[in-house]
Amino acid sequence: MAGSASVKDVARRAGVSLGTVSNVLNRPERVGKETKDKVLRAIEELGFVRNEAARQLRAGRSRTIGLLVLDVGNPFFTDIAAGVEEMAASAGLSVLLCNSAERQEREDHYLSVLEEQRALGILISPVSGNNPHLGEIRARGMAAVLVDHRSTRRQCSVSVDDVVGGEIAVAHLIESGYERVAFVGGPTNLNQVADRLSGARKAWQTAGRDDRRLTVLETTALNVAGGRQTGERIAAMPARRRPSAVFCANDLLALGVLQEMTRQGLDVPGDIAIVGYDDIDFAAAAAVPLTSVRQPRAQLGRAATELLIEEISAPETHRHRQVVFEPELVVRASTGGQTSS
Amino acid sequence: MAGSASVKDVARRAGVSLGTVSNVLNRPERVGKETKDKVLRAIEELGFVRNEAARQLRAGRSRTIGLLVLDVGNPFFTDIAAGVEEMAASAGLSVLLCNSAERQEREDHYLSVLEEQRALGILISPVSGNNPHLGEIRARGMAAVLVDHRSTRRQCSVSVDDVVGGEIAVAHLIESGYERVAFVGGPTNLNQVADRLSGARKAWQTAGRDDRRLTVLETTALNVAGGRQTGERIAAMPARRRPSAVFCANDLLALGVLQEMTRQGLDVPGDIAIVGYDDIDFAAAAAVPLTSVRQPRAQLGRAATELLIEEISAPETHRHRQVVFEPELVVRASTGGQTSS
DNA sequence: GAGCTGGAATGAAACCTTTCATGTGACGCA
DNA sequence: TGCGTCACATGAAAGGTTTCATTCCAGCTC
Repeated sequence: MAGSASVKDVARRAGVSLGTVSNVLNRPERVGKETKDKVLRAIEELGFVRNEAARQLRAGRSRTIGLLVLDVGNPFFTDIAAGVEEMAASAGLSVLLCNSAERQEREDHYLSVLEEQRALGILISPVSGNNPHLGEIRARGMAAVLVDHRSTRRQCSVSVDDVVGGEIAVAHLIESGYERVAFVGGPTNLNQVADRLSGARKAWQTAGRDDRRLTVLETTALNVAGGRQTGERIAAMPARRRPSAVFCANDLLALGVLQEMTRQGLDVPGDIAIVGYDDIDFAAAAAVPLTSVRQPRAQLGRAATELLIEEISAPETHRHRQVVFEPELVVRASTGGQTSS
Repeated sequence: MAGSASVKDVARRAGVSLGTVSNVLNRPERVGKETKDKVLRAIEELGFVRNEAARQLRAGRSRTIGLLVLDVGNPFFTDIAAGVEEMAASAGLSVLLCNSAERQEREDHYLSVLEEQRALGILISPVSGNNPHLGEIRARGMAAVLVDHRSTRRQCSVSVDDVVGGEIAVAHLIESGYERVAFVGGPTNLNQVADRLSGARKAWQTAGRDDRRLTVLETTALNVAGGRQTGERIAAMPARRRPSAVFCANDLLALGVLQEMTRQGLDVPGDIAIVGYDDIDFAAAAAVPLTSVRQPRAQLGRAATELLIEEISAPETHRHRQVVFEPELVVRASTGGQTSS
């Protein structure tokens, strides 16, 4: 009723000691059957609910890890979150999902919250390459793994090789015979964007093409709206200078571009081909299914969680590792491929 | 360094008492400037971080509310979450985002976790209409507000009138001259699905049409895959019996149907018109922009949070309310409307 | 110089759980 | 009968923060 019964109340009601109640809760095998039943009945009657704060205080640490992502609205990250949850649950840990919304101040806020909560560790896809606040927290002994962002030796990270990703995307466009290609993405200070562009350049050069002929259309954000704006710019170009294919830094951008192309009466891939990145479910579900660079999202989440758990359980012997997955090109209709899921 | 400096350590280092350190932290105006500086310096040097568990234990409650949604992968819910976060942040509260993934066992698990954490209150879009576990928790004094699910008098809820939503969707199809209409949605035990269908029926009858002529195509889940399967069924129908328009219970279904239609070479809206529900961003971003029933998602989140905060801060005088928003039809190309955002 | 005032600092108590060294009693065996 | 063993049960201590009644002290007034 009161929502405030404590072990003490339970003990009194059951006519046993405090410690016995605790034993029933945590080591039931050490308690006699009769006593156990009495205690369980008392718990039931009083509506006793364990106070996690007191438990944690006593234990000195929580059973929680934090997952701090750039954008919960992006299916890419919710898919990662699914992998994290799965792995964490099997280790008996809870996940605290936090959204920095790509803002440094929010990232810092949540880092503080997680540290005050005595989270066991933190999985973070950082807003910027080098957050001093994160450095401090790690220096105080907090385990942390970077997600979707490659780190230096001094820290664990799990990422996908974005340079290779950019490379296979543009190589595919070149092989398919597209001559005028544009890269769509930004802001360019994001690692993901920079690497994918540099991979694109690499493929371009490998094909012996003039670097200056790879147009870059910069966006302000990696979302659908940014893609639509870019789509307008493309549509406004004179047809003979318009790229015949674009490679977008993520699927949200690609979907925005696709929408705008269709709206302007341009055919995809007839007038312009599109390659996205991430291969979120909406990419395959688009009316013109998107060719995209698939990242193993759930696996990314699982691997990161595994590393984190390793660092947590054996901080002494733990050696930081940088896991890098290989991306995979999925060809669909938006570059003239067969429709497939 | 140790990540384990306590107020006691800080007090010793600064040469003051425990209580003074606490005052610096919580009521700095009551502390002399000189003392305050000493304490702050000690905090800095030791890397002291407040232990939230101890704080909470002492306070008896946390500064956290739980948000338990059906599917974090659905943008509809992440948009609600954005509204909740905004409102909660302005009240100085943190939000714990939990994903039941439409599974009752996970919902129950998170409810227990939230109660043990002594969350201030819970916002929940429930898996089923009547969860006894939630009832128990509420009986013990936990504040709770249902989200996207209308409740009875005994509880607060924030929802959108799904009957009206279904009505305006189908009325629009009738007015636009579509004769053979199908409803796509399921499982039908979900409130949302049942209400939207009943609204659809209402509009159908109002137009004087035979109730039996409104086909119902049931799905097993409200996602893109379910939509695609339904799309296959539709495409397999003989053209003369095929509906000329479908009303889908949510946008994910609608996007799935749309994709399949295009893949099968059917024109939208020429061969078949589509209306979705929720108006998530991907609806407008689809290659054939979707006509959809817009729900005020962020506002839903804000309103629910407001109600919850009210219930938390004045549990005695609080009277449960059922807030119901009106949905709004957004006409786009998928039913022959002008393309718009 | 005694007494008073108010701002500033103090430290013990309380919050609730878990752990662990200790206590109790029953039972079997010599 | 006495002793050892075993299975349970006990209760005090610890963990870090906040609160609040108390104490302290410098400065002021009469």
